Amino acid sequence: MPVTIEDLSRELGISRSTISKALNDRPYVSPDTKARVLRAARDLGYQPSAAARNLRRQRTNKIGLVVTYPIHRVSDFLSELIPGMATVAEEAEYNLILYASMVGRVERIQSLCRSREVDGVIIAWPPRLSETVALSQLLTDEDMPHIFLPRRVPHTAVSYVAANHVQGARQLTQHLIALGHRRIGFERLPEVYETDDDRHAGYAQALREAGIPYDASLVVSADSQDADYERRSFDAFQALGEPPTAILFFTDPLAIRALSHAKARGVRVPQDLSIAGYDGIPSSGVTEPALTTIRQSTSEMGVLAVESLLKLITAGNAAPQQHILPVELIVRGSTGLNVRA
Amino acid sequence: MPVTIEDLSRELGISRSTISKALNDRPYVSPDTKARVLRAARDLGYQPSAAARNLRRQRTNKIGLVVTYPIHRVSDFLSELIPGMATVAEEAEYNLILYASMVGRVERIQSLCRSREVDGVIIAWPPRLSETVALSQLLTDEDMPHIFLPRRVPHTAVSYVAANHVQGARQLTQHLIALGHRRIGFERLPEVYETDDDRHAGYAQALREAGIPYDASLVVSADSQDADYERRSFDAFQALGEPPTAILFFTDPLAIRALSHAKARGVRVPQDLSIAGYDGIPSSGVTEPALTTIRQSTSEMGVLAVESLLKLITAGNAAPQQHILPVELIVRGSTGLNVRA
DNA sequence: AGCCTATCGGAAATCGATTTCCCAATGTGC
DNA sequence: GCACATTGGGAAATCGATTTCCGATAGGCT
Repeated sequence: MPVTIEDLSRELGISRSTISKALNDRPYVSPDTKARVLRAARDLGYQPSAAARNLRRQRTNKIGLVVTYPIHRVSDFLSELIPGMATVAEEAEYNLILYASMVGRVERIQSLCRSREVDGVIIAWPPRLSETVALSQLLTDEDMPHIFLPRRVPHTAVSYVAANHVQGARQLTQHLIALGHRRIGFERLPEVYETDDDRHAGYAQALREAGIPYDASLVVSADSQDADYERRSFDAFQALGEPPTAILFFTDPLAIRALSHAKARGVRVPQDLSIAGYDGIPSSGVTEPALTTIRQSTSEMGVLAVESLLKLITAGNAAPQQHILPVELIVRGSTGLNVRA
Repeated sequence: MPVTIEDLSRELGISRSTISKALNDRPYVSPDTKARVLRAARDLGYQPSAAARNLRRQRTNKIGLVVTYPIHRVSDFLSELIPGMATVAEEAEYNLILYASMVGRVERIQSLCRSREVDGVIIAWPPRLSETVALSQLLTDEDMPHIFLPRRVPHTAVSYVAANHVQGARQLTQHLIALGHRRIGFERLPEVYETDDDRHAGYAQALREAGIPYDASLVVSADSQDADYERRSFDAFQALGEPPTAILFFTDPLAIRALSHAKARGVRVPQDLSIAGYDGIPSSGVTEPALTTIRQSTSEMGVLAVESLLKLITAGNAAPQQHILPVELIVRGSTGLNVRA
């Protein structure tokens, strides 16, 4: 049983209200009294009860990181996301509470709001656009400041932090075009909806700008559930009448698997085939050859999301926070000149 | 302003106490009344206020993950640790609060205890042994259930979950010995104290068991701060009168850097030199050649830590929880027969 | 009939802080 | 010397739940 404000009050012969004022830097306390209170608080090791304070203040100084996607599937990103987020939050005297099992649990999110466990939430890897908009409406109705990450929510006043994937895929495709490639494959991942659309759009845009016709046989859809998918699609690409000289993969892990299939099939990278990934995960830097990829600064997005959320929390009527961060092309050994050109 | 129990009470014409009993499955409420209460609670979307409940119950159903090491230096492990921990915690209706900026902040930990923000803490990557013991004493004095991770605290009743690094390093060294290596280098990392001692002890033990004399010139100390260190130590090894035919690195990132220095120097792995890592990070599987390493199941340790902590929280007088998990040798391409033998 | 016990539900205390309200003392301006 | 504002500090209300205590009713037993 820790020391309470009542203990302090009894000890000092000063009323609770005065003690509270002294500790919270409020006026109408004489410097002398204040000093006595602070001293006694330190000596007795007094620390206000979080629960009592939260109840009275009607806020918790906690923000929720609500992961609405199977968490083990995004764990690669968590390690980049969490350190920055937690650090920034703590500088503002907030802490991060993790809600990891929120897949499809709208009613859990709702009860989270009503129980007021947190002052605001960051919805990480939210579901498809329509559900995201509905979720935002729900949170707004519950008066819960919120921000989506890493997903943009176009044509709304919903707050989000995202990366510019149209730009990223476009840049990556332009890089391949500059290397002389014209037959450029793209393996997309439809299960992530709009992100997939964006990257596909960037790819298509770059082709269009270069006057290269879009060839649907060069675009395939991956399935992260099916471990064997990669091999089949790799072979299918090679079996085309005119196989691609370069392939863009939706994300690094797919590209890394493709690297090993290439090796198994005797296809040399990048001499016979250029391979590019996306996301810039740590592993992408240590493969042989290292992957050309797009690096999105997950850490930066996390920090920005927390900062934006804190604005929404403190300024009740803050403008919606919408940030689309640029991404960065990282050219490494897995892409090279198209020697068949 | 969400619905409170008082609103329910007014709406139903039933006292708050009865409503509380009905909602918390306590006796002395007629089935009929209970049904009415549950129905109204659902209809009105009532959710008890977390703060009020915490205050009254004197517990929060939250556990703290207190990272007492610079968090960005352990982020590789966070991605493995957090998903499992959070999931297990949530199954028991607990949530995880992150405390990321706790390096050397003993007084922060103390105030965390006194404010009763959490029901228990997992101290992750705690400092050296003596400080760990002192910290445990502090937490005990504050009546805060706690468990250390991933660090063993020998000869005490302190709770911890750790991996068996003596066994790991011994196994790894035995593997190299079985491949015919006798000159086996070891690059240690003294800044992690006891973990370093353990791995070094396992290495030395394997040599002793094989009758290979311990050669101090084959053991060097790395410095994770000094980026250039790796290159120098690599060259120093090669400059020895009789250079090692195999090198054990304290952790995978060091080994991965060594791989690239080997390539830069024209040293073939594993033909000219076998290289082994430790920890089994994702990147270790995609290098060329892939790293032979020791995999410790960080995820499993996290889960076990949460489960153990929950035991300590719920059973006030539970026995100390001390778990040392076995580790697993993963043999991959970076180690091979000693052809110079 | 009288007593005892089990059940149901309400009134009030409690958790530990913050905040509001009010009173007394002091200072200020005329 | 008087009205009035300012300051310091205490009493009590408040936040929203849980828990304790107590009274009323009903049923079972001698």
